[in-house]
Amino acid sequence: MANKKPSIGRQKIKIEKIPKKNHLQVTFSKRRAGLFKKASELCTLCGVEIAITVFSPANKAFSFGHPDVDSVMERFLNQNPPLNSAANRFFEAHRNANIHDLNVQLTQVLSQLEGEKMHGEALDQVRKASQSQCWWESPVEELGLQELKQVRDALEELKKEVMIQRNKILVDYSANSLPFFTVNGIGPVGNFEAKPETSSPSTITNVNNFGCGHGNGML
Amino acid sequence: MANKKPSIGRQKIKIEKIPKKNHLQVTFSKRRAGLFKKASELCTLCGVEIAITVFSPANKAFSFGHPDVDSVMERFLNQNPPLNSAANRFFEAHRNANIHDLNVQLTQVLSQLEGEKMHGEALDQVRKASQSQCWWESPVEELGLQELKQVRDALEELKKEVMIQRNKILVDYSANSLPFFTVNGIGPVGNFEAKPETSSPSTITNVNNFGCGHGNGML
DNA sequence: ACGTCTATATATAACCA
DNA sequence: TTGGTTATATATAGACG
Repeated sequence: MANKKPSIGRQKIKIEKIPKKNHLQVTFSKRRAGLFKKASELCTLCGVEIAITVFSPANKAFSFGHPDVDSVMERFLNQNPPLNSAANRFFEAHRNANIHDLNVQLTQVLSQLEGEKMHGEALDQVRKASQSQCWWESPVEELGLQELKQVRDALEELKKEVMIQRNKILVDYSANSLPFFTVNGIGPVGNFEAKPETSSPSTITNVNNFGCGHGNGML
Repeated sequence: MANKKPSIGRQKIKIEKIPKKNHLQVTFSKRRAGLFKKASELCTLCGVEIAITVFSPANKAFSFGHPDVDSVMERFLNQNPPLNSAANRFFEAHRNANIHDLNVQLTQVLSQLEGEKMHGEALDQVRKASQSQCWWESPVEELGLQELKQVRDALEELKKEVMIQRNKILVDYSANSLPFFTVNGIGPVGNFEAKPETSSPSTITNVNNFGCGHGNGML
């Protein structure tokens, strides 16, 4: 009569890649949630900082972080330089440079040149170059002031970020000796995020476009 | 006789900061191990990439990553611009710029200006500025070509890194469709690391030096 | 600090709505 | 894809060496 088997319950599984795709997806979601919960508990119980990043089977990025992913990652990366990160090398190369002043100088140089050397033809070339999506593909002779101004603007941005970064580091150090955070005790601690990865062909296109379609760098 | 109670077994605990320090340390170690194990299983079961970073109560960094922490973090940071990361903003701002060509152009501009506008006084100022450790602190009028050349060199470096990065991403994509890893079935998948945090005064000194000793940026 | 033990709290595999 | 149920596999709190 009561031989109904409403559930066989949890079964032991071997830790190896799950073959069935939909099954895998379910397992991923549940275990990801479990992992983040564990991380959250670890944060609360021990008052530590943590960051987790996972790329789903569909290449979607999920992350958990306390206080937030970025700050923990930055902290980690700063003390653990990957040695082949553009950011770090650039950062290093510029630790002795005051970007803003360089920008000022560059602007001066440019305006001087603009007044002294800009005939009519150069201007046309600049305009033409600007219209092209891959204007930097044009011969060097056609490059102009616009591009240099882009560099200047970017440097200006970088300068600001450098200052923010510096201040952050200082704050970090002074905070290290203080109690970390006030946990409210109810609900999980930390931030969850999920960002779609543009895994459509467009990303590959973007990636390719980044280098302007050239197969290999000049390294 | 056998009324011995060898263990009270696992007790329910409230998820809130553990007050007793030594107890907290034990819990941290155990739960960290558990977390990394879960992460490892998730990797194997679902064939996904993952990175975890934890700063212990003693500010020691522990991490787990598959295939490795850095590659996963870079992948995450590239698609998830922190919005306040110097590297990413700069990266973004320049996705349309060919650094090398800009450098060439900058060099041309500089040499032109050098020939046309460089009187004797300017050169002296440049030399004086170069000798100063904090040359960028001097008035703008004293800044010169040296500094701009530093920028150019740094940009050249960045360019190289950009190419490396680009190639890496491409490799990543082509690898995505292949079986991720060959699990030997014995032992967890992934890399564990623990790095000491340089909390000595020398680091603080470095940090302070970064901004050339000035208390606050001009942001 | 780490390994072991035991009893119990949790996580979760399979199924279903 | 998400959420609930059930039976079981695991994780782990507390105590000890």
